[in-house]
Formats: sequence, C-alpha cells, structure tokens
Amino acid sequence: MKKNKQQLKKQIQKRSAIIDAAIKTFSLKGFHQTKISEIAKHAEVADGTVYLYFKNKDELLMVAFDEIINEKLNIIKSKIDTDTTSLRKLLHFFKLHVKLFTEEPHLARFLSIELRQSSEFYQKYPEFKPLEKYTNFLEKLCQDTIQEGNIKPFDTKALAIIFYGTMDFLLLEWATGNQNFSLSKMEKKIVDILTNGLRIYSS
Amino acid sequence: MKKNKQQLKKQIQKRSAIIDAAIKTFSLKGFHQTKISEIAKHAEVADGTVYLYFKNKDELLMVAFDEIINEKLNIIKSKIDTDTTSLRKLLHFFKLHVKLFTEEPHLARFLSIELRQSSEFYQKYPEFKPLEKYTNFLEKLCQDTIQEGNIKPFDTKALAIIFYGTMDFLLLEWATGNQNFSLSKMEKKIVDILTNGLRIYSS
Amino acid sequence: MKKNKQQLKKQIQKRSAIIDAAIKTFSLKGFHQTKISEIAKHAEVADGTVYLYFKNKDELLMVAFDEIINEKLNIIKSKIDTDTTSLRKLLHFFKLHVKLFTEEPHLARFLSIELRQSSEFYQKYPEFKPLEKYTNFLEKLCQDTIQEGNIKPFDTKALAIIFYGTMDFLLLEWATGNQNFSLSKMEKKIVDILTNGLRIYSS
Amino acid sequence: MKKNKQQLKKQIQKRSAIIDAAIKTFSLKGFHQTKISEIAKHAEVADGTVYLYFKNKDELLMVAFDEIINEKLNIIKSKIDTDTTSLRKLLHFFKLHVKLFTEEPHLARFLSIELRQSSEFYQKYPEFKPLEKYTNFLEKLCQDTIQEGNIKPFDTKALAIIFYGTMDFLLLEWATGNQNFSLSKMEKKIVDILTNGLRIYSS
DNA sequence: GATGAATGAGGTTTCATTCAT
DNA sequence: TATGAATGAAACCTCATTCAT
Repeated sequence: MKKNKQQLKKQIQKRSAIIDAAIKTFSLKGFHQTKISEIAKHAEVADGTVYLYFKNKDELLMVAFDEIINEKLNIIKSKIDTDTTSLRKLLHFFKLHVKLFTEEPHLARFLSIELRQSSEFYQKYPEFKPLEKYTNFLEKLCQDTIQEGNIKPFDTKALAIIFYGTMDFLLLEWATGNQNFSLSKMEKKIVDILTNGLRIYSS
Repeated sequence: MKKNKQQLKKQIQKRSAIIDAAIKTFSLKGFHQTKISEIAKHAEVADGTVYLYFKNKDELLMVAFDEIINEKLNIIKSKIDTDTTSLRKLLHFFKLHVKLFTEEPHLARFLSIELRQSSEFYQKYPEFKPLEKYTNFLEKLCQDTIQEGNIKPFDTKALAIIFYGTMDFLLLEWATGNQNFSLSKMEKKIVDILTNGLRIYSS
Repeated sequence: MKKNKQQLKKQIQKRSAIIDAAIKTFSLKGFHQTKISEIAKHAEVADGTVYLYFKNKDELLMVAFDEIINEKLNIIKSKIDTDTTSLRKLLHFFKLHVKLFTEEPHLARFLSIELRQSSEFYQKYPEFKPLEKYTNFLEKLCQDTIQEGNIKPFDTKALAIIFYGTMDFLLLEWATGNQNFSLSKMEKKIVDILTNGLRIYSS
Repeated sequence: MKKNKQQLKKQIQKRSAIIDAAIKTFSLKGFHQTKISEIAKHAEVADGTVYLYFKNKDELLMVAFDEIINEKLNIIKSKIDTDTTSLRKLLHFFKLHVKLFTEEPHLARFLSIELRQSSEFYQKYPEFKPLEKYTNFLEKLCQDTIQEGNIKPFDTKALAIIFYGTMDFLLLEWATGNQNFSLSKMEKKIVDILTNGLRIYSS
C-alpha cells in the first residue's frame, strides 16, 4: 500500500531526525547535561515521541554512537579503498580518523569523552561495545599489512590497541585543549614514529 | 600542643578516608550514580562532614584523581629509580602502570573510565588537567632515553601520547571486558612493538 | 477546538488550586516553614506540577499575594461603587478591608504577617510592590474626597499611609492576639478618630 | 571574690557583643539569611558559645528585638521628658521614632520587616509581644494628653493603633523604597493630619 | 566556661518517563 | 501514531545545634 510506504518513510525520517538531534546535543553539552526535551525540540517532535522510537535515553546514546561510528567508518572505508597497499590504507585511516573528527570538534569530544560512559553503563549493557567494528577493521588492516610483508608480524590485536589508543588520546588532548600543539604536525610525527617503528625495512 | 597534633592527625585520617571511599564508590558506580551519602557512609562520617573537607562533589572527584595520580606516580618513580638506563625506566613505567592499576581493578576503571567523565568537567574547570604531571614525567623519560641514545630522536610529546594512549586504551579494553585477552601477554606484545619500533638499533 | 478549551479550563483550575493551597499553607505555617510538597498535596497535584505553573517557590508567593490583593480590591471596588460620596467610599473601604480579611483569618495573617516576610524578598525582587495597586486606589479615593470638599486638602499620600498603616496594624494586633479587643468596636473608634480628628479645639 | 566579678563582667560583655552582632546581622541580611556562625564571628566568639548565652536562634532574635525596643524607648523617654505637655510629648515621640530608625536604615528594616515573624513564630512563642511596652507607652501618652484636655476623649487603644500603624507603615514604605518621598515632609504632613483631623466641618 | 569539628535532618527542583487524549 | 501535561523519585548541600576536648 502506498499509504503505508509513505508513513514508513516519514517514520524513518523522524527516527533519523531524533538521532541527529541527539548526536548534536550530546556532543555539545554532554550526556548528563542533555535533556530529552531538548533533543525532541531540535528534532521537531514531542517529548513522548522519542520514546516511540527509543526505549530510553541510554539506548538513544548507544544508537547515536553506533551511527557516528558506522558513518565515519564507511567514509573511511570508501576513501582508503583506492590505496594500493594495506600499509597505505592503515596510515590513511589514521589521518582520516583525525581529520573527520577534528573537522567537527563536537564529534571529537563525543568520541574521546562521552564515549567513555560510567562503569555502571558497561555493567548495565554488556553488549555495549561501541568501538568493536572500528577496532576490528583496524586489526584487519594490520593483518593485511603484515601479510603483504610491510610490517613485522606483530600481534594484530596489540597493534590495533596501539593505533586506536594513540588516535584516541591525541584527540582527547586536542579536544580538551590540554596541549598547545599543532594537530597536523603532531599527527605526522606520530605516524612517523609508528611507521618507522613498525616497518620491516625500518633500518 | 599535643591536643592540636592529635586533632590534626585525626583530620588528616578523616580526609583520607573520605577520598578512599570516594574513589571506591566512583569507580564502582560512576560519578553521577554515586551519592555523597554513600561515600560518607563508607568513610564512616556524616554527610555534612564531607563538605568540611571538600567544597562539593566535583572537587572531591578532582582531588581523588589527583591523589591517585600522585600516589601511583610516586610509587612508579621510586621503583624505576634503580633502573640503569632511561629506556629501562620507560619500559618499566609501562609495566608498572598496567600492574598498579590492574592490581586494583576499581582503579583501572577509575582511570580509564571515570577520568573521562563528560565534557561538562573540562568546560567547567579549564584548569582540570589531571594527567599533566603524569604525561610530563613520561615525556621527560622519553627525552632522557633519546639523550642516552637508546631511541631515535623522535618528538617527545608524540612519544608520550603514543605511550599514554596505548596504556590507557589497553586498560579500558581490559576494564570493560571488551576483549578476551591475557593482559600480561598483551602487555609484552605491545612493549615489544613499541621498543622494536623505537630503538635506534632496531635493525 | 473543544479539546483545547477543556484542557485550558483544567489548567486554569489547577493553577488556581495551587494558588489557593499556597495561600492557605503559607498563612498557616509561614513561608519558610511551608514545603512545596505540602502545597502540592493540598492542591492534589504532584510536586513537579507546581513547577509547570510557577518558576519557583518565591514566584508562587508573589503571585499569591497579587491574586489576593487583586481579588479583594475588586470586591471592595464593586461594593463601594454604589456609595454616593467619596468620603463614604473611603470609610466603607476601611470597613470592608477589615471585614474581608478577618472573615478569613488566614488571609489576615497572610497580609499582615507573611507579606512582610523578610527583607530578602524586597532586596531580591525590587519590582515586588504588592500593595502598590491597593494604596494607589486608596490615595485616589482621598483625592476624590478632597475634590468633593469633604475632607480638608491634606496630602493624599500621607492620608493613604495613615489609612493603610492603621488598617494593617489593626489586623496584625488582631491576628497575633496581642490585644484583647472587640475588632468591630475598635474599627468604629478608629474611623471616628480619623474623621473627627484629634484636637479639642479643632473647630 | 574579685575573680568572679571579673568573670561575670566578661560574660556580660560577651553576651552584649553577641546581641549587638545579632542585631547588625539580622538587620542587614534578614533572619533566615543570617547564620549563627556569622553572628559568632562578628562577636568574636565560637559558634558554640552563642548557645551558652541563648537557647537558640529564635531566642536570640527575640532578645535582639527587646534590646532595640528598650534602647530606643529609653532614648525617646529621656528626650521627651522636658516637653511641657503630653500632646507635645506625643508628637515628639512620633518624630523621634522616625528619626531614630531612619538614622540607622538597617534598624528601620529590622523594625518594619523582620519584626513580623512568621505565623508559626507567634504560635510557638505566645509570649512574644515585642511591641507591647512600646505601644503601652504610646497609649499612656494618649491618656495623659486626654486628661490634660488637649485631645478629645477618644479610645486610647485606638489612638495607639493609629499612631503606631502609621509610623510603622511610613517606615516600611521608606525602607523598601516603594515610594519616592521626602521623609521629613511626609512626617510633618502626617502629624498635621492626625492633629487637625479630616473633616472640613469637624465642629 | 569556651571551643569548633562533627552531625544529620530536611527541602527545592529537575527531568526521564508515562499515559490520557 | 503523536502529543505534551503530569508525574514523583531522587540527592546535593546547608546550617542550627551538639558535645568531646
């Protein structure tokens, strides 16, 4: 039925609007400082409507994370697709990660600060593994790079932790303004260290 | 006066008890889920007493961070003091960091999760730079190691970010149980990667 | 729309119920001793509902004053409307004021005691002039009476102060039970004094 | 014993210092906004010491009122002592009342605002009749004036209510800045009205 | 008597969530 | 399905008062 299709479309748009509003507001003000009514207002729906699409505020946060991570990961995937080696893909990933999140500073805060929810959050939602896809992809890239013989056969999980941990802390330092450094220069230096350390022909 | 001395001692003990209770409770339940009354109960003082020692809940959290960071940094400093080279000190630092925080799992959670508690904090307290001392010391170690000729003359700030970011994310992965790995093995692998990447005579 | 009309009506009733409950409770226990939860219970709404209609407790008190003053002033206005001279209106006003507030003793307390509750209010809300309308009307009556040639051309502001001050203190003495007098007799005596003046050789 | 005398003197001074501090602070900030610790600090005693001299904050307020009223009444009494007729004393009383309280504006607030404690206060302390002495003296003056044949034989209680009510409301209007009038002019006008009476054809 | 550290009861207000319309 | 008015639980912090020293 056409009617149903249109309705369905409308609903999907509404859901999407809510998520967008949630991401923007969470990023800007932090999870606890964000009121559902604010999100509803930005999404141009009633407060109660939010609860037709999401069980509660926690779920909305988790979905918001998921959307962001998926969106950015897909952008990254498509952009590194044309790189000729996995090593290049890996380094390109690093650069893109920094670029994508610092282009929208509130997303940098979102990722480096808000993502780390309270201990109770992890206990309450054991299935909450927001970075899993992201770090898995990173690990996969490391595996490929090793197979292609461009980095030494290190443990790929360890490599992924080093990579993600470094990117994440770099963004935190930048987002909180703790350090007064040029982000692009710092990024190059870090890539330099990681590659020169990791390359098979590093000598 | 003896009286004053005894009172002072009592007060120091009380303050300490409150901080300990705060750290434990914050770690367990998260900052926003922790009630002052819980902390007070654990510290065996009245609710109001907490406010004789700390201006408010925020300050209590910040002081708790500071105490933990200082305490652990001092332990680390004293333990690596006998290491003969800065490179050894650096790697020892890494191991001790992981050890000290995973020996007390709530501290691992405290550091890797609660420390990032929400942008609200960084916005409200721009002077809140809990890790400054820690990463500064790390950077100093890197400088020394470079001067001693044991790692290539990389940018020391970049090195510190890689080191701390990696340690931090490793603890997070461990604390949230996202990954099912042996912490000690993972740690060795990471150290392996970082050292083989960094050494001057890495070939 | 019918629906909206009904809802609006309901809301007006709810607002009114809250104000009534507030006046009664404030009068009975005093502003600082009155808990919002008590008011809510008396008004048969939830605590939070009070805050849908009033910004906070302070505003509720001020609105309550305003409502009472307006209500009583309107009653008085309509009742003195048929009096043939302004002098009669003026004296009638005096009697009605005493009557209206002593018929509902909690209102007498509200006006003579709670209204003066603490400088904090006057300092915090300089625009809080609860009696302005009331004394202005009183002053206007005095002007008219003078123009009609029934009292000497005294300063009207001074007259208003005498009238209101006397009525107010009379109610206070009555409400606090400090004096053991017949209110109606006292009222007559006061009116007698005010109209006839003090001096023996006034003729 | 000399010792005891000195100690007693010290204690009286301490009690007096506390009352003075209380009056100043209550006047300035209002009863509810005043903390016992502030009073103690101003009186240069420990918080607990206040409770050696006064049962609680309420009692301290009541004593403070009493002291002020007594002090001012005594000043007035001594100043009007040389007036040759009771009528002159009465009018002089009015002027002195206004003068004494407006010379120290915080006292004007204290008397016209803070004196009217909450309804519960009057219920809790039925013996709290702060103005009794004052209005009794006023009434006595009226009696004398009547006996001396200088005002008509009106009811003296009614006269006292008019006098005190007018003075009190005049001070309130002045203290809260509601009216923009010259206090001294207004005072003269009021006295004029009270003495000359309202009616044009009063004979 | 004097101290002041410690106590702990108490209340306003917010806001996630519900549910009658 | 959508609304948004209503709900009511929940907790930080203050400060009068106490009491061990």
